Amino acid sequence: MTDRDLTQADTVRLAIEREIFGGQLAPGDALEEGRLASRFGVSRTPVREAITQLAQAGLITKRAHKRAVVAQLDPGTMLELFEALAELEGAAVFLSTSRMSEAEKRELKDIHEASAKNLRSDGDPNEYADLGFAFHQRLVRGCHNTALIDTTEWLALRVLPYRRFQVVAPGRLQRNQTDHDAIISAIFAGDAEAAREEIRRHTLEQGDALMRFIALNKTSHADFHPNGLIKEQPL
Amino acid sequence: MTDRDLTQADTVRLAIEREIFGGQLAPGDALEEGRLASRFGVSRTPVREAITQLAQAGLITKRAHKRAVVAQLDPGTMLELFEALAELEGAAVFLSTSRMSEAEKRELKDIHEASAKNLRSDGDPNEYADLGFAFHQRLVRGCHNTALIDTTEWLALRVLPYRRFQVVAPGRLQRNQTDHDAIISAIFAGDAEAAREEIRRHTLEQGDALMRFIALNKTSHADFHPNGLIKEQPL
DNA sequence: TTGACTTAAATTGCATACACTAAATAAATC
DNA sequence: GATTTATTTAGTGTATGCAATTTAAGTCAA
Repeated sequence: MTDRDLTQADTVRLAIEREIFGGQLAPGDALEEGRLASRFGVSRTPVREAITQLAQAGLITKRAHKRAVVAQLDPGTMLELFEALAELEGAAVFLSTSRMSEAEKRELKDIHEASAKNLRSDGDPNEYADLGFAFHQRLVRGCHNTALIDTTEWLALRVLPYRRFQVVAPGRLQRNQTDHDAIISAIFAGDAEAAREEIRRHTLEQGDALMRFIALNKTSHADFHPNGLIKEQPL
Repeated sequence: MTDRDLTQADTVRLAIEREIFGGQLAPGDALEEGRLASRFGVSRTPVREAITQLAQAGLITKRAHKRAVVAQLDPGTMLELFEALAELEGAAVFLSTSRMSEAEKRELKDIHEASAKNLRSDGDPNEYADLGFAFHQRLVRGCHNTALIDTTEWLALRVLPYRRFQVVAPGRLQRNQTDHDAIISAIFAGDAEAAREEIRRHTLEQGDALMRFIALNKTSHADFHPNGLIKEQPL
């Protein structure tokens, strides 16, 4: 779609995307075309185009004659999303097991070991989260099927705005690491079915934890917002 | 996104969609904003919006300052798409096996039997194709996970423009029916893993057949176009 | 004829203006 | 005072015009 030649609509879209992922725009926040236009120093036309694209991507919801709002996921939808994601990741990893090159497996293991090291030395939780993200990404990309990769990552994107509410309770971190361990083992053993099951359960549990946390700690979204990452909070 | 209140952009988008699925617009065809605008009796603005949405959905490709064209899939991409679709359908059916209600199973069986009847009596191939489509749809929707259903159907949509090149050679039809038979059996036996494998292989083969057919019968897309459904052509 | 180069036409990206919708506020009726 | 009906207002949807860019059509040399 974008081909080196960034149009203004693209620029605006990327900016809004960043603000959503970064938390400056939280789920439920309204996006008003006029304000965004003047904020970015462009007319409403490219802003509208950006919003249309983001709506199509599922990151914001839009109804005729009403303001667009950052997509807000109720617990039920969120659970469904994670279940679907678990299935997709499972499918991808099933293929990855037989398709990853030695170099890719090596890289995966490196990331995993960096995570372990971070965990042992009580390192930066943000770094651990990033490593976890990278782990999942390599795992999925190992299937070498662009359509499947894109679809999976597209789905993962939709829950990304909620990632900042991630619980990083010590117990969960260790559990996370153990899960990754099992996945790695299955892959290196060439057991595709086991690898699928491991990541399926893993992602499902991740979603479950996140959902329970959100459902527990809020009545409305305003409780989180504005800003301030919630971290190291026990479940 | 659209909420009973159809905006002009929506109308145009739906119209273009129909023309793509119907074959009036074939993969590779250029979409020119001005012409479409006057054709639909609106200004370029809603047409642009429609095109943006379709581009995001993957049905058309668009690069800055260049004309939008109906998405054209090379054999490699097409194969990947079908592989991904096979995995998604597999995942959905895996869940459907334990989640479909008795009524849903009954409906599935009804569709299957209608297909068999059509096949035995040498009925309308178009009707058979529609029944096949319905079969897959019910199968996927049985998982009761909106996110997974939407994702799967969204992927299926991308290969739909090529469905008109579907080979309906007698041999394949029978094979198709046998496959569906196996899927039904697995579901009624409650064997989720078997059901997954059956539909996985089934969809994969479908894609393979379609791809080989296209790769065989054409050098460029212009060979098909304009119009005229290709049917009953032996592979 | 073929190829590069130049120019003209077509087409996209964006800004602006206006129309229409829906919600918010004020006025009016009971 | 509560409820309904005007009226205002904020905000989206669409049309149109213009500048930038691409596509095509010519033009000319090899």
